[in-house]
Amino acid sequence: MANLKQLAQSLGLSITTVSRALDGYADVSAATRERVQQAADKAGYRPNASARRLRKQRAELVAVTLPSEPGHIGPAHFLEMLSGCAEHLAVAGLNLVIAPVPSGESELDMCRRFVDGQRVDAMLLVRTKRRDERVEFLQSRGIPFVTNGRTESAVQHPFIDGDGFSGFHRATLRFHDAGHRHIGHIAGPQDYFFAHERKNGWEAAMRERGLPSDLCVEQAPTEQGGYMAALALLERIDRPTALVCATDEMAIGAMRALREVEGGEAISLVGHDDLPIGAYTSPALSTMRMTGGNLGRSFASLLLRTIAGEPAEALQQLHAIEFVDRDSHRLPSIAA
Amino acid sequence: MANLKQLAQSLGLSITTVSRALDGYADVSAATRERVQQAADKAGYRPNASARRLRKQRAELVAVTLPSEPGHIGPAHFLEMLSGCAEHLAVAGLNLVIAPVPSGESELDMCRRFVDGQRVDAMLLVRTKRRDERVEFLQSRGIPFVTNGRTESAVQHPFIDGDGFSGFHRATLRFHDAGHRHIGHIAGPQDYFFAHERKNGWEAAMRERGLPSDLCVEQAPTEQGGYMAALALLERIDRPTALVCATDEMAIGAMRALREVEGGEAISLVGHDDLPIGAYTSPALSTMRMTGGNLGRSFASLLLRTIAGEPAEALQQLHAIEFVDRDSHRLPSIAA
DNA sequence: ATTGACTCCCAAAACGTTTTGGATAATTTT
DNA sequence: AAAATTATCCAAAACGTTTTGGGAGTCAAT
Repeated sequence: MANLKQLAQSLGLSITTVSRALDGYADVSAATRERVQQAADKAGYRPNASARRLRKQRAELVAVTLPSEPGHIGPAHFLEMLSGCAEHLAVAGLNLVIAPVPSGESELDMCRRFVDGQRVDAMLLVRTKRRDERVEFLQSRGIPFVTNGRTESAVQHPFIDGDGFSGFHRATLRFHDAGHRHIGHIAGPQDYFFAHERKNGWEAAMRERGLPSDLCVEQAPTEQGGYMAALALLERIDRPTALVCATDEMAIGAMRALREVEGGEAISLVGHDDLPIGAYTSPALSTMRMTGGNLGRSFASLLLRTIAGEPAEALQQLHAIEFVDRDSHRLPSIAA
Repeated sequence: MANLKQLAQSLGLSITTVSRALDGYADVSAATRERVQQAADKAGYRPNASARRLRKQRAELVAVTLPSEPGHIGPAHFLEMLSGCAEHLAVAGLNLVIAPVPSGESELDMCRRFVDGQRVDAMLLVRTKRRDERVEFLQSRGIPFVTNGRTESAVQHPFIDGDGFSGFHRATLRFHDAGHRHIGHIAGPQDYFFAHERKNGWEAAMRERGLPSDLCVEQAPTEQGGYMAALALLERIDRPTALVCATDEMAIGAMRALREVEGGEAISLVGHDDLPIGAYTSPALSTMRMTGGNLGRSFASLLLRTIAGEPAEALQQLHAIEFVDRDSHRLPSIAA
C-alpha cells in the first residue's frame, strides 16, 4: 500500500532507518525496530519490487523458454516440474516466468530479449540441441543457466539429464536376450541431444551383438511421427519384431501403425518418458523414465547454485534410467 | 549491454533525446532518430526493464496461481493454455509468471505478496471456488484479474467458463433417453464452482424426469476420489446403471472400480475435460469439453481488456459444452 | 521589428528502494 | 578529563528509465 517515505514520515524516522529496521540491520535499536515492524505490518507495507530490483540490480526473475512446436513441449509432467521449480525458487525470492517462443521468432531472440533487457537473473532451457545456439549465447553473456538435457558445447554448463544412452542400450540388449534379432529404432530428430543419444544407445547394442544397425527411421517426436516411422519400418524386408522408440508419444503412434498392419499385434515395443497415458493403452505401454526424484526442486537448486557462482562441473546431474515394465515389451510372437 | 547514458554520450546527445528517439516521438528529427536507432542496434541496446517498470509504475508482469494440491492443477492441456496465454500477453509487453502455492501458505497470501509488492499488473486465477477469497481480495485492491471459472461473488468480474450446468444436464437427459433410470453422479468438492454447477445440472435433469437425486457421492477430484465414489455408489441397493462424473480423472478412477465389481463392465459412464488419456482407456472414455477455441489467447485478450479498463460485464465468456462420444457412454446392458 | 508558431533539443525531476559515509550522543576505556 | 568506542540514526547518492516543462533557433505572419 504505502511506500517507505510515507511510513517513515508517520513514524518520525528517516527512510534509511525504516528500511534498515525492516531488513534487520544491527544498527537500529530493538525498540525502534519493533515500532517500525508494527507500523509496517499494520500498513501492510511491502517494498516496491521494481524499485528494489533497480537498486539491487537484480531482476528477481528466472525465465524458462517453451518451444511452441507441437510435440516439443515435453512430457506431461512438465507443468508439474515447472510448478515444483517455481515453488523452490520462490523461497529464494525468485519468480519463474514462462516464455513461449512466438511464431516468427527464434528461441535465441527470446533469450536476447530477456537477457539484454536485464529482465532475468538466470534462465532455464529445455529440449537442448546437440549444438545449441541458446547455450552459446548465454555463455557469451555470462548469465547463469541450467539446461534440461546435455549439449555438445565445448565449455561446460550445468544440466540435468537422463542417461539415455544407457537406457536405450539396455533396452535393446533386453530385446536381444529375449530372442529378438530384428530390433528397430524409431528415432527423434538427431539435432536434439536426447534423440541422438538414444539412437546411439540402440546402435551400440546392435553392434555389440553383431547385428546391423540400419533398421532405423528418423521422424518428428510426435504421435504422427511415430506412426509414419513404424509404417516405414514394417515395409522392410527384414521387418523388425521389436521396436525401441525414442519417446512414448512416438511409441503410441507406432502402436497405431501396428494395429493397422498384418501381424502388427505380435510386435514388441518400448518407449521413453512414462507418460501417464501409457498405462491405459492396449497393450499397456512398457517404457523408461529418469530416476532422481523431484525434478523441479533439482532444477531450482541447480539454478540457485549457478547464480551463487558454483562451477558448472559441480552442477551436472546425469540420472539413471529405469524400466517401467508393462505389457508392450513382451508381446507373444518372435517372428522367425 | 550499454545503458542510455553511455549511448547518449557516444552520440553527443542528451539522454532525453535518445530515449525519445527510440520511442518514436515526433519531436526528434528524422535524421537523428535514424542515427540513434543505428547506434542502439549496433550496441544491442535494450532499456533496463526494472528502471522502466519503476518509472512507468507498471510491473509488466501477470501472475497465475497454481494450486499445488494433487488433482487441482486442472486438465492436461493446462500448460498449453498457459503457453498460449503467455505468448499473446508477450506481444503487449507482459510476461507471465507462474506462482505455485507453497505448502503452508494460502493462495490468498500469494495474491497478497504479488499485489501489495506491486509485482504484477494483473492476475489470472484458476479453479475458482463459489465463494473465493482471492477474488474478494483482488476486488478490494482494484487490481485487474480474470478467472478460469465463475464465482458467486456479488460484484461482477471477468471470467471464462464452460456451461457445466447445461453439459451435465444434457448428458443426464441423454442417459435417461437411452433408457437408464438409475443415473448416479460422482461429484467434485462442492465449494468449487464448477463442481457445484455440474452437480446442479445432473440434479435438475433428474428432477425434470421425476427421478430421485440422491444417487450422488462427493469426493476429491482425483482418480482415487472417483474410484472410491464409484465403489460407494455400486453398493447401493438402487445401483446405478450409468454414471455422470464431474471430471475425466474421476471417471477413470470410476472405471477402475467398475472393473473390480461384478457386472461393472455393463455400466455406462461419461466424464468431462477431454483428457487425451480418455482416448486410450478401455472402453474409450466418452466425455465433454468446452468449446471456444484457443483458450490461452482468450485469457490473454480478456486480461488485456480488463487492464485497459473495460467493464467486467463485457468480459465474461460462458462457452457451450460439447460431447465427445467414444464408447463408455453406451455400454451393453441396461440393468432392469 | 515584434509576435507567434514550429522544430529540435535538453536539464532536471521523478519513480521507491538500498547503500554509503558520516553525524551525534551515550558509553566505555585510558 | 580526554580519548576511544559503541549505539543510533540520517542525508544524499545511486540504480536507469520516462516525462515535464521549457530553451534555442528558424521561419512566417503581423
